[in-house]
Amino acid sequence: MHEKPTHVVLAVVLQVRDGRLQVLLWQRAQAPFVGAFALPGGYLLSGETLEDSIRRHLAEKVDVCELSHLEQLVTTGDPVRHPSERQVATAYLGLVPSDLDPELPDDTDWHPIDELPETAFDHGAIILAGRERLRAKLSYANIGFALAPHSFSISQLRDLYAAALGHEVSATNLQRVLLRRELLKATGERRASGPSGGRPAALFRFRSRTLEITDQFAVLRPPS
Amino acid sequence: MHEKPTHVVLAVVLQVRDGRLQVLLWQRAQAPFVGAFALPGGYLLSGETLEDSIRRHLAEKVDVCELSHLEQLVTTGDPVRHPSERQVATAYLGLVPSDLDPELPDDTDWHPIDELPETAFDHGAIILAGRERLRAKLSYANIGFALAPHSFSISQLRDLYAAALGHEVSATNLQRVLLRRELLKATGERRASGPSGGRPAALFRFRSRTLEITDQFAVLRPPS
DNA sequence: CAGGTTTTCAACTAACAGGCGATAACTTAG
DNA sequence: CTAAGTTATCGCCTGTTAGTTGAAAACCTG
Repeated sequence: MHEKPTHVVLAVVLQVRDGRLQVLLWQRAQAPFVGAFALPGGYLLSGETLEDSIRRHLAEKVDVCELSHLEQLVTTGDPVRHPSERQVATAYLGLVPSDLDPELPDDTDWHPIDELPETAFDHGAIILAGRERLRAKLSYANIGFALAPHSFSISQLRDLYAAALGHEVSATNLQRVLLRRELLKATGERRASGPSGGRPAALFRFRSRTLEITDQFAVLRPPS
Repeated sequence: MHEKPTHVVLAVVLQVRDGRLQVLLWQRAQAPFVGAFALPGGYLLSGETLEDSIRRHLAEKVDVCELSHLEQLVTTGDPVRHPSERQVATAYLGLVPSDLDPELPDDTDWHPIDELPETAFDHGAIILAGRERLRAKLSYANIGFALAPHSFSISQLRDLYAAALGHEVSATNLQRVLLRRELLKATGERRASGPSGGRPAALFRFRSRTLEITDQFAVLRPPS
């Protein structure tokens, strides 16, 4: 006969802060994994869908309205992932625009994703899966909108991409390619120039702020 | 207090048969959904991972060695997806090369994905999600290897892509693009020409038969 | 061997990526 | 007010890639 595992939902919430990609973690105070850092989440309740559940749990940590994107990431059910009970976990990937600074509870904070502290359960692997998903989608979808403020200059956007991808990005090419693909739209406004001077940057926004696949293998497109 | 849902694993097994993309379904003989068609799968047992579990269940339907690819697709936990019990389901996407013809149990058979019979639970939506995942990955990954025989002619491959994508594909471009990306390799052999004559086709194979992301947004590649 | 069928390739056009340098538009210091 | 510094933007050039077309190659059958 089959067993009934407990089911938990988790979220890898990512934001570019201070020029680095960071993930939201809270520090455990109870066994197992006392002192280790864990992803926000919790038990699935009766009557709620998986997405409802992760939104409810996240609401205890951050304002859910600040999430610009939320998608299912991976489900892990390895019998040894939890030391005492059989547990299946469904992880989501959440993204927060870089201009927001949510209020956080005392036990919760942002951590640069390339300097993770000790993590609980299999959360370390889940975080890395989230980063890989984000990097891949930056390449073939318009998911940049979820990292960026509503309106931004090209160099701001270049810095966001560089932080998420982990390497330098050319602003010239980024602008040309995103404009040609019609993902970006000039707002007509200009940003006030910074303290160190320089030409004021034109401001852009993403034409759509919902996920769209943009980079399709031309050979495989339907004939026009 | 949280409940403990039962957990089932499912598989959307796809194959191009007779020039059409088809999915493996079995016909239910018991309530609920008597007579409706369902995805293969079953309960998660203690001590097994999700992937172990779906492989075990699939083994009752097809020879698991014939699966060229298996990846996690989606987890659904909508409280109304099952009429009597609270159930969370993790679906996998499995692919079978088009030259295999697995032995099937009596209640199990292939169904063209664009002429689905009445399906049980939320399996219809899961099947469509599987098709979308396949179509997307044909565009940015080398997943064609999982649909194709070990060795094949370009026009065979074109027909496979056309069936999976649902529209015509140019053989000339397909060959050039896949060769330039070094996904394909000529074997040097040639196929015997068919009954209606014609030039014998050169045979190719995929250089790698494990999943690789191939179509990366050039701006976002690490600088060389 | 003529005519039909299928595959393959060469050539051409158009679009795209990437790099570089010039110019524009602001700042602050003197 | 002007010069020097800073940042953003644009135009041009080069090499690469996608897509189309048409011709040639390599087989079959009658």
